[in-house]
Amino acid sequence: MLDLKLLQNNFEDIAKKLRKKGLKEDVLKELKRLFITLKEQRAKLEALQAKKNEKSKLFPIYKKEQKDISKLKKELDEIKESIIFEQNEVNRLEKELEEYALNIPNIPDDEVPEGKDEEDNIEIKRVLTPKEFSFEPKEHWELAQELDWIDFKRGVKLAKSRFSVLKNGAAKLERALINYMLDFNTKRGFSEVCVPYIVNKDSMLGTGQLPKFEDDLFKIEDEKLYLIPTAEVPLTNLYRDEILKEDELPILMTSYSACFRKEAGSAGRDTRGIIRQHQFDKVELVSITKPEQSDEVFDKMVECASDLLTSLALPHRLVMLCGGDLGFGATKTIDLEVWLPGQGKYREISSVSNTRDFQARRAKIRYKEGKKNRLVHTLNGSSLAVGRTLIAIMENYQQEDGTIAIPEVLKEYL
RNA sequence: GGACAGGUGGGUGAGCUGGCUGAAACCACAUCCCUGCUAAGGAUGCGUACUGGCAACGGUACCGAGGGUUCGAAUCCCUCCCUGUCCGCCA
Repeated sequence: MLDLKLLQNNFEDIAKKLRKKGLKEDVLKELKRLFITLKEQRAKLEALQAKKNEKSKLFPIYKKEQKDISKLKKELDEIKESIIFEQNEVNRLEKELEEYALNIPNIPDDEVPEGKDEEDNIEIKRVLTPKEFSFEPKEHWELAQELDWIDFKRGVKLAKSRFSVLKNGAAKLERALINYMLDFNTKRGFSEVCVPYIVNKDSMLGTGQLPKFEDDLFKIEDEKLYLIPTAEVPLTNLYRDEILKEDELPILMTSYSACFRKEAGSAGRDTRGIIRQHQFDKVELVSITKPEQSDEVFDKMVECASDLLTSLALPHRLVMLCGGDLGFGATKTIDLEVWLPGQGKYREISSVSNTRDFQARRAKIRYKEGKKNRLVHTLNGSSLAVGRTLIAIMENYQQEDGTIAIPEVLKEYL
C-alpha cells in the first residue's frame, strides 16, 4: 500500500512516478481527497466521543450526590445519536479509501526505465554464451515425449489442461534440482523454511495478491482459503503483524514449494510443454530487511540466482523491467532469462523484486529502532523456477542421440 | 466432526458481582545509581494505531474478530475464529 501521508505531501512527485506504471492521475487525486476528508471526519467523530466519555464519567458522581440523572441521560442520548451518524460516515469513507488504496500499485524506483511492456525492458548483461549445436536442437516437449519423461495427456486426465506428470529422468531431475537449489541458497546464507501451500485471505492481502488479483488464484471452496501462487506469500506473511528486533534483520529465507496459478489471461500462450502450468515447483528467496539494507540484499539475491544458473552452466541474461512490465507490488525488478536453444529464445526463469515498504505496510511488518517502530523492506525472488530449469537443462544438455547429459553439479544429487 | 475449558500488553498472569482498569503483580527489556565480581540490591521507564501541539503534554480507538444491551463493557448477551484437553478419524 502507498504511504498516504507521502501522497498528501508529495503529490506531484508520486503522481509523476506512477505515470511510469500507467496509472491515471485522477485515481490518485481521488485517493488524496478521500484521505483528507477521512481525517477531518475522524476529528469530528473523536471530539464527540471525547464529550461522551466526559459526560459519562459524571454518572457515578451524580449517583453519590443523589442528583437527578435523567437530564444528563437525555443529553447523552443526543450526543450518541450524532456519534452514530458520524461513525457511519467514517466507516463509509474508510471502506472507500481502502478500496482505492489497496488497488494502487507500488511506486517504481527512479532507475526503472520508461516503457509499456516487455519490449521496453532493458538488458543489463549476459552470462555465458549459448553453445553451437552440430544438429538442430529440439524443444523440451519433443525431447520429453521421445524419452517418456513427461506425460501430458494423463496430467490433463487427472486434473485439467496445463497439468502434467513428470516421469523417469524428468521426475528425478526435478527432485535433484530442488535439493541442489536449496543447498546452494543455504550456503549463501538463506535459511531453509518449509511452509504451508494454503493460506488465508489476510496473507493474500498482506503480499498484495488480493484484492486485485483474485482471478489468478485457486480458491478452496467454502473454506476462505487459497492455494499459494508462490512461496513468497507464506514466507513474507510469516512476520505479518509482528514487530521484529533490529538485530534480527536482515532475515534471509529460502523455501521450496509447489505454486498454483490460474493463468487467467494467458489463454493460448505456451500451450505446448511445461513452460506455463497451473502447478509448478519453485525454490524461492524472501528477505526482510531494514530499509537501508534492501538495495544490497536485492543485489545479493540477483547474484544468487544468476550464480546458480552459472553453476549449472546455463546461459542467461539479466533484464531490468520497465515501468509498464513491473509487477503490482514492486519498485524494481530484475528478471533472469535462461537461453532455450530449442526455442532459440531467452525465457524468464527468475524474477527478483524489491517491494520496499509496500507489503510491509499492508502486512504490518515492523521493527524496533530505538523507541520507534519502522516498516521493514521485503524482497522476493525465484532461485529458481524448477520446472523451467528442467526445461533449460533438457534443451541445453541435449545430445545428438536424443539423450540428455547431466550437469556436473547435479551428479551427486541423482 | 463431538464434549468440555479457555483466548488480556514481549512472556506469565490478575481483573470478568459493569464506571476508580489501557489495564495489578511478577518476569523480561532499557537507562541510571550502588556495589564489586561471575552474582545481588535500588530508582525510573517500558503496548499499538491514528490525531492535536515547536515541545511539555493531550485526545480517540484497541483486552481473539464482528455485532448487541447500557448514559457507560476487558467485564453482560449473540455469532464467528483460534488454542488446550478428552473422544472419533487419520499420514
